[in-house]
Amino acid sequence: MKIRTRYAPSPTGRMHVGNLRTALYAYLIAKHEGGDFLLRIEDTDQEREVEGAVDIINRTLEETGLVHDEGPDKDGGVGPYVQSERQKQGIYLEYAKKLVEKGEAYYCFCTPERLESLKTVVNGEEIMQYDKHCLSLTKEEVEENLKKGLPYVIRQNNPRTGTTTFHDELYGDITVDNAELDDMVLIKSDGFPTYNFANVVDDHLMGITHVVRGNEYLSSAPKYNRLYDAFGWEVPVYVHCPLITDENHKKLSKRSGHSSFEDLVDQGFLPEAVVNFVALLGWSPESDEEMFTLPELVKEFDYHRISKSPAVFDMVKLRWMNGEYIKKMDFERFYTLAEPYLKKAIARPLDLRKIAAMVKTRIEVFPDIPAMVDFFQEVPDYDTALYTHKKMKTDPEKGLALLQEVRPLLAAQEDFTNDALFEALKAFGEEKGYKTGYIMWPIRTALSGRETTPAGATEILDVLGREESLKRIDAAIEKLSAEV
RNA sequence: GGCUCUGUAGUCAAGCGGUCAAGACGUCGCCCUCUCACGGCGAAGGCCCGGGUUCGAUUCCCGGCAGAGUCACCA
Repeated sequence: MKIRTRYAPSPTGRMHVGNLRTALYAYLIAKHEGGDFLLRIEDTDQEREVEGAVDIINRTLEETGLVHDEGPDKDGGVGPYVQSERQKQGIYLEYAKKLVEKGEAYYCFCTPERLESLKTVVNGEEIMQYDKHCLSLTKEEVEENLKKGLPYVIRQNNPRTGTTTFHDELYGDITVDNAELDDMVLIKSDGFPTYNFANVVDDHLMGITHVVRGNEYLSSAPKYNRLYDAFGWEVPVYVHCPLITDENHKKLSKRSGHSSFEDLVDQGFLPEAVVNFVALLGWSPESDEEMFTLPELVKEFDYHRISKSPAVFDMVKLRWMNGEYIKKMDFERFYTLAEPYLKKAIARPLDLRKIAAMVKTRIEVFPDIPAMVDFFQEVPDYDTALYTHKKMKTDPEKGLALLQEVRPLLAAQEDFTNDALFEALKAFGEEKGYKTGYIMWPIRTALSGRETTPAGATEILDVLGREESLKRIDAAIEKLSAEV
């Protein structure tokens, strides 16, 4: 049988990385076997719905390469693929009524106030289990309430005794007491289905074979199982993915600042690096390999190798991986992406391509660029202590002398390019008995005012050009003369 | 608090009864080097605890403990 998986987000904002990974795994499970990956929009909560969120979902899926075979924009014959549209067609109510007829669900007219009174607080958390109050209503009473137009919901009727067992591909068989199963709402008073219900109905109607979701649904899975059984439907293969947590081992929340794909893109991460990184959070390949393109993941992915324990989202490693992608990146693409950041720091008419090349192996994320190259624009105010370097055997005094010595040489240098400059300075050093570092350190300091730079002295001379370089050296000589 | 899940270095994570317990990030050291980075080499660091089962447990079982998830007319 052809595998069919789905990604079923609710349009409430940016795409959480946990959801992104779930989508990725669902995609990989399907594609590894040549199956279908569908997109279904679960917009049953009109309150939480955010304008433009569907666009974000589409854009994210496109940027990450998780292209769906069926969805709102690609009819595969089991649509519509948007739950609010399905609701309009009366699909959910129709199925809910079937359950009522079977005694597997019932109408509930309880007021919000009554429901509120059922809540208790444990450890600061409100918990609530419905007491089946409305289950005792007679058919006539229900009819009458309905006729009166009283607001109602339809609840699942779960047994109070016995146990329910369901099977998860990763976690195995899980058995719970039915007494733990709340009579969850299937149809809300506004006529919309809850996630709990719509999910089951749609997964069945759309022929989903493998349900991939986060493991926060693990505890409600038995209730979904009972729904499938009540309908007489085949239960899909469940794959509950382990949670992704923050550094405190808590479920990753919006507050962490990097919880969504778009947050990460805003911070300068590459979509392919994020996908690669997230794939490895909770899954590992057979080999030691860590760098994977999406097609490679499709080839390698075996969902049986998904781990069961939660994984901390490690920004440090993501940064490393992003840096790896940047280093491997084709220069033209790199330059296109780097240019805006270079321009943020540099307004002079310098050769930005040369500067981009300097920075390519040194950044992990594009926003690292400005702080690394801003000295090209202007030498920052610096302490002359920078001229002291033990290994180079130099200090402000020697630096001053060196700069004075080397200044006329640079002024006379015809070929002001990196290689030529290096040769000239090296020759000068050999003549004087200076080591290369002894010469380069003061020059680089004078040029940049920085302890570390993304390039050597001669490369900086090259980019700055003779005029600006001499200006900076003169300024340094002046500064040093005043202080030494 | 009930229920459920999880428990290999700071983090990700191999392992599926016998291993000097892979690998990666990070950390530290060395090399390379006109600084830094890249690259190369190396080091430190781990099987939650207690019982079993077994000739032998990181691995299987039980019990603790710890962490997490969940207990909505949110998904």
